[in-house]
Amino acid sequence: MISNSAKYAIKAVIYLGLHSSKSNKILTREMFEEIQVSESYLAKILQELSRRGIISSTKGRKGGFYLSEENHGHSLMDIVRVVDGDQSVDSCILGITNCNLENPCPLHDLVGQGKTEFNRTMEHILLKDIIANLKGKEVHFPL
Amino acid sequence: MISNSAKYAIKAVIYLGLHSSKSNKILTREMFEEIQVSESYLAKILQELSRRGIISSTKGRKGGFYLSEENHGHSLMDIVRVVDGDQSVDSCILGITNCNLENPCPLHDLVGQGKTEFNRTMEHILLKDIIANLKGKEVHFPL
DNA sequence: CATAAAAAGGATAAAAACATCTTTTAATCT
DNA sequence: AGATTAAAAGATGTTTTTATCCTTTTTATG
Repeated sequence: MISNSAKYAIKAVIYLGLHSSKSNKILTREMFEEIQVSESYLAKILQELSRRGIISSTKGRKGGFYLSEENHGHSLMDIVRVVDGDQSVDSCILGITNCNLENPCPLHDLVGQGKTEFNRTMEHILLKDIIANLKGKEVHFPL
Repeated sequence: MISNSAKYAIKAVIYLGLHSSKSNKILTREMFEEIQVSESYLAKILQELSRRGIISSTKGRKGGFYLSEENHGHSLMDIVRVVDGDQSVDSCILGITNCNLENPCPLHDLVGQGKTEFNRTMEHILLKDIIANLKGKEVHFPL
């Protein structure tokens, strides 16, 4: 469905959404256990997310990672695209290059729709929605 | 979504469904180009599919692979489970071990449903349906 | 029965994904 | 300015997936 790395990424972004702000940055070392991934690997993933504008960060003292207001507008799909690549999302279920409406693969009509719907769901779920939804509840960590 | 191996497997099974029968077996060497995978790797995958009862085969002269009547009743999901393992299908979108209705992960309600639906689609699509659906049309190979 | 044909099985290699460690750069504080 | 802290970047190692090759077993047929 999505790679391990993308799962870590989603968990981390949710964590930041719940616990960070511009004035309250979070260190990798503070979150890796909750995400259930090693500190160094999480650092790599956060780096990439930051470089690609999904999350924000500052170096040095008082530095760390956080979600800006702007960052809250991203969807789950945005995260998956950054971590796993567009290819992984857009490719046909059978991996056929030129599979489309005019030239559909044998499964296009049968499965393609289900896949498209799943993608659409992932696109419609914004971080702010997830955060808002979780703020009330008790969150079932470790994620 | 599903692994490359599972994609090859699905393509190969569809190919067998269209071109083989108990009295007309197909050799790996006859199909690997259509599937766009090497002969040896396809052989490995067919071996496993046969061992697990998704397709049928006989050794020796006049041998080869084919779909028996019984084999036609399998679903796409059966193939994925054989090739990628049950884990890959059943695990939570975030890979959380004990994610379920009582103890849902933050995305369970939002995404889980979409995933479940996708799985259900894959379970409901039987090989015989795909084959019947394709027999009329001109198939867009190479798959 | 010998031989050829074909799947099955085992061992190995290459590539990709996953993970860690070390060095560099930038921000902050004294 | 200098020391310290933390992310960024780079280099390296490990594991899993993907792929290939070679040998063995099984079967049909002349």
